[in-house]
Amino acid sequence: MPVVRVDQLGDYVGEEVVIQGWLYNKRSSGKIRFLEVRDGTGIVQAVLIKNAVAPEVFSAYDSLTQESSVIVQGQVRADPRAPGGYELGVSGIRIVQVAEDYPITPKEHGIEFLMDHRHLWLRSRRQHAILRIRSEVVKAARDWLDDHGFILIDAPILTPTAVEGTTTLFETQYFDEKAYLTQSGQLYMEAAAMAHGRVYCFGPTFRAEKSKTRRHLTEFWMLEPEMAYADLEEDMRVQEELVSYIVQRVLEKRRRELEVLEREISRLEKISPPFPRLSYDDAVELVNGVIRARQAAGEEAAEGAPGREEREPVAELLEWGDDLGAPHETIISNQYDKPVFVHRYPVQAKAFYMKPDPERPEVVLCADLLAPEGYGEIIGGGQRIDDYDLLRQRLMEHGLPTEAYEWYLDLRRYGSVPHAGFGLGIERTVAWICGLPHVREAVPFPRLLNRLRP
RNA sequence: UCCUCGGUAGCUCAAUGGCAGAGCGCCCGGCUGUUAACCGGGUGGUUGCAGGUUCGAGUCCUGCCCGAGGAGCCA
Repeated sequence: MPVVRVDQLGDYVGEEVVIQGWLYNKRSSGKIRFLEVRDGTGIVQAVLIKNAVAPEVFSAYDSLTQESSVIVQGQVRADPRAPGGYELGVSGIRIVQVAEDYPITPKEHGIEFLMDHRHLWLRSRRQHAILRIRSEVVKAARDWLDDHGFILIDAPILTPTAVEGTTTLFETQYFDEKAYLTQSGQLYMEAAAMAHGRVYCFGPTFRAEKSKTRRHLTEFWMLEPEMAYADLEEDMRVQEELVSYIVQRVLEKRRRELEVLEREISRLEKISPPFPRLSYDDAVELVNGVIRARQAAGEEAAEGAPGREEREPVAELLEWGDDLGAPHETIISNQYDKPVFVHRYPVQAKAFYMKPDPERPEVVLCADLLAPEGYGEIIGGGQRIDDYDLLRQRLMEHGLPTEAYEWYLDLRRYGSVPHAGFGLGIERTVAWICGLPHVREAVPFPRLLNRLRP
């Protein structure tokens, strides 16, 4: 008798099969009883009819509790009344283990409770769908890069210094000296790109920032490609091709999961190259225009309608040189139905390694990619400084210890070339594609301010 | 670190300063096509912690703890 996975039941209509799984839920109407059995690939309804099964099989229903592990044998049949279209006419049940009172009942729960039970929450329909999409996002990204001449190079996680020197790092003891959990593999990828041309790393990164928003984790996964002999234009072209491919692959392979999440699929279908490009200068003008218009409208509306809706966060007017805040990014991304590049930020708003635009030294050749629907920055990237003297000067301007960066400066001593790269945040990308309210659901076991367990 | 909101049964929530309640879960019973099934009965409380005001505090005041949303910073 074949052991079959729920997602393949359609191939076994009329046959007697075995499903190995867990009881998701059960319902009864007296002499007919229903078991919802999940096996990791899907959920199937198993039907017990009193006059059609052995008494001990029929009564097994009574001892089965939610999430008990169970092996069910029965005949597969198509039935429009069954969720998923197929059901199992049960002939035998083997209870593997009777679960104790399962904490997550088929009702609503608060986020703290669910996060405390994350190890069990993973079994629920929504969380199951999200992590399958995450798996596809990672696989699609790696497939695209592998097919376009990129080599996977793993970056270290324990590092002696900050990469960017700005954000707070997690400190740890490394024998006799202090070490830090990496915040980016980029510097190492620059070294690897000089060896292999096009490379990428994929792994966890750590930020000890006390950020408490729907877009932040203290441990998150980042995909960081780096390309020798590439400029900002090439960098953006690769980004839009890669992101579009990821979205299209999810639409192709994980449509069912998107439906479980009730994601608006038409919004994702629009994601294809090219993405709009907005200079920082134009972005500031656009944002300030929207804010001024809103202020004007707000003053009028305030008189008659005290309870007017505020969907977008409150944003302050920008002055040239300010970095874009989250509310500004939301204003920008809401103007487009595709991700949008904002490029050429002021030098002072960006990291030390960003290459100045030769035509306008007050801006750097960088670009952030903002996801639609207010999901914020999913990519940050740009062209790196390839001139030795300028890089050394920038390190000093930023107060960074040049000794620690000698190896990085070596890359500009020995065969320096124009090069560019970017970092793609996996959780933000998954949250956007899935339409999640918070990135904490886009990773199996989130690490947040105030959450280290489970 | 700052701003806003919250903490009552295992869970989600209700309760003018005046007898702490409902739904779900769980237990018992009923139902031959259920879809978070439904119906009847039962079970379930240190109202986050410590003080204070009051005849009387879940409710008002002070401090603390915890959580959520947002800001800054970033992917």
